[in-house]
Amino acid sequence: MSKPAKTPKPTPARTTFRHGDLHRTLLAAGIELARAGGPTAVILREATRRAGVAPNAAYRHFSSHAELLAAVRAHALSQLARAIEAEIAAIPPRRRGAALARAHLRAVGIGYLTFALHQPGLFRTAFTNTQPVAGDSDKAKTGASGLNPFQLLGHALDLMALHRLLPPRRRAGVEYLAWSAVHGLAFLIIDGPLHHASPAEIATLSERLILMVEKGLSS
Amino acid sequence: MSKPAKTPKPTPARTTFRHGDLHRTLLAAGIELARAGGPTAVILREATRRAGVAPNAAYRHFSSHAELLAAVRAHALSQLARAIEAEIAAIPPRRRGAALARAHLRAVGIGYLTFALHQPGLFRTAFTNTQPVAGDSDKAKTGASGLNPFQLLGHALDLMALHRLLPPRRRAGVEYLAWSAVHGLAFLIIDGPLHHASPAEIATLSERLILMVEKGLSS
DNA sequence: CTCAAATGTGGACACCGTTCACATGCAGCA
DNA sequence: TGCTGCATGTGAACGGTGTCCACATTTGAG
Repeated sequence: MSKPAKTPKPTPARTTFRHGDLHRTLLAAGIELARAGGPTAVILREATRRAGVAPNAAYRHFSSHAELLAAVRAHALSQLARAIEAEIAAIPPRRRGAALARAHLRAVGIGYLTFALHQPGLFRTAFTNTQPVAGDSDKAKTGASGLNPFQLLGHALDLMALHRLLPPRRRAGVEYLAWSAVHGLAFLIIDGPLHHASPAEIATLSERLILMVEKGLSS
Repeated sequence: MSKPAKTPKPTPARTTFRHGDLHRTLLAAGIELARAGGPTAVILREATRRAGVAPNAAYRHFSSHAELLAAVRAHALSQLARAIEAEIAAIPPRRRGAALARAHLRAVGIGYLTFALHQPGLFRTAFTNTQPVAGDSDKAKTGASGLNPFQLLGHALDLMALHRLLPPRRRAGVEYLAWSAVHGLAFLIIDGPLHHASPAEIATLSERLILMVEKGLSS
């Protein structure tokens, strides 16, 4: 009702020839597609359709379908980072020292798994096979803190090493071990045998997994 | 040179109207495509092309592209099971008791990771999002032992519990924790930041990961 | 030998990503 | 103010994909 219903098409259709902000609109449509159906559901033509524009118009803003998907993926990674940050922010403020370090690591894992559970489409899109994330400083992939999910994990592990909860000698490469465990469980929950597990079962397994990592790293 | 070159087409082209064993031929072509390019490379039309047959012929043997892909996936899982079995078979025969149990668990993990590293296309195809594998007794997905990869892991964990290397009280659900860790690392190696890591680095991380799981589970 | 079922073919459809030539509106400069 | 160049959107088309339909051929059972 906000715009004059000049044409009764699905998208009200702009009255101007120019769209105004097609780049953002296409990205938003792509994100919505990814949210609903994962990376393979990000269809360029469907995005243009939702934007009320001809298919080719997309090529003025993204050089290819892959580039649109990459932009959607960056957004998904950013959302994941924010989910982790939210969990970190929820740590009881009285925690200090080693207890804080452990709570931090747990928050990263729980935030990661929670996001995977509640936004499976975006999560799968975030890890659709493309370029590495680790040393990537692309701002579009970070949360409010300016860190991407991998860097948030690294920070949590730094805290662990600082409080001798993991041997500083073996600090190197540990993010890969911790990430493996958490990412693997996320996969099992989304696409694997845990797909039909209850939220309670998933929560229990998540906690057990994080304890396994904690204990397994403290050698 | 083996067949009379009646038509100089890429595939020598059969002389009979009937193909003989198109089902197997299409499956083999699909497997080859998956090996080379992962699940998205399994193109139905390309498989028929390689079989020297019209696209529609495939529909006499597979009801859809998804069904062909599922058959390829089953084969990939079977190959994975065999890779694990090979690693188990290579355990020094003098190992007994707890040492055998630990070697068994390690063999499952190493077999899994080795397969992922050497057959990334098939590995990704094996875990392209579809139905669960855990309680699946489909023979096409098993190795020579008749067990699928998940069941092989379960067996290794049974041995661990038997020798008190993991508390029998907490045996339930432990396959998910162990699998998470190993599968997650496989992902990082294939599609993630470890994609360009050297074989030596990967081997080191693999061993460290398995030690983490072993220690983390022994609580 | 007949005939129905199994198997492969040809043609078509809708959908996808992508490209080319063209139309249009805006912005900056005269 | 008016003109002009450029960015932006359009239309038609191409090759590729999965899939369906009607048809042709071969095979095997009675």
